[in-house]
Amino acid sequence: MGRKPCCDKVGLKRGPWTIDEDHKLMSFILGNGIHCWRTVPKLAGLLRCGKSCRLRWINYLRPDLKRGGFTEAEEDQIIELHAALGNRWSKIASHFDGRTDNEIKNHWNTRIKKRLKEMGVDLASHKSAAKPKQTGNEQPKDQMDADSDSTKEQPAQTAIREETPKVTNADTQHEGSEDVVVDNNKLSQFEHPGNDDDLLSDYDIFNGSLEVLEHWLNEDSLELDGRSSSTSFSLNAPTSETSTGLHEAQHSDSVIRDDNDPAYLHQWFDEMDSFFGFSSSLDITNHYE
DNA sequence: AAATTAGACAACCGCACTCCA
DNA sequence: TTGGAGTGCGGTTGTCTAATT
Repeated sequence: MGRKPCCDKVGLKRGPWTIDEDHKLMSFILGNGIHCWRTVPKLAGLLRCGKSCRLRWINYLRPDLKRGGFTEAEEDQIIELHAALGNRWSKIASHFDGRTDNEIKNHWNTRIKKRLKEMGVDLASHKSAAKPKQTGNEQPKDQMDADSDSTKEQPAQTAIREETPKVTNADTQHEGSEDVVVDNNKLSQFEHPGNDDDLLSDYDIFNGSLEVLEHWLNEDSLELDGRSSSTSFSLNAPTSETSTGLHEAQHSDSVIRDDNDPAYLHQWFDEMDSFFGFSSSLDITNHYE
């Protein structure tokens, strides 16, 4: 007998989220926290399944998300992590601030993969193909054009590690069709990052952001200059060890971060601002057309 | 200007895993 | 120990937009 479906799909809405749905979900989570995703849509008044709500929150609404294109450094890090971890996107994402596994996976599939292929890098081994292609400077124009939207023009060598013998990790190999080869040396390095200083506290960031978010949820009109993070809002933290994205964030080793870090809050607020089009014109973006 | 194509990204699906009664 | 519930995760599909013809 099969598993019971996660939700009764009859009468549930699918497809792109509307701004109204986003508001409902955000308001609910801010007011109640997350205890059980299955109950969230019902309590929040959404005609979505819990899974869909979870995905929307994790991939799009979470205040600590970093929106925008990947930087050169991030791309390099993705390539390196992928060489070590394979298609374990959530593991890879855990090494980035404000990036989701979905985002990284999409970026890999649409940009990086293509770029590596163009550069003659074998995706299975992350090694350069037999005959070395042109260096970055000798890159044909059409290829350069193809890369022009990503800010980098870098030889594949940055991403390629030739030195260590690759060990095929059976655990990973079955994943996907790329027959990913895992370097176990790197695997341990990345699964147990040594330098905790590189990790930010997502939870701290989140708390800081929530204060601001609560502020604008409570105000009909936004007043950017008057925002302060002194309100005493706190998210009801999940009480069990069930790992929501939020809860997981608490586990990450972290540097002490100032909850009132104005730079971060400004940045996030601006992003939310432009995302929803609140501050200026209530001009809803094409996300919601 | 309209039609077609390609790229990017959001969202869904279904299996795997963990927790708990 | 077992089975159900809830959630995580990776692969895939759908949709939208920009570029091209």
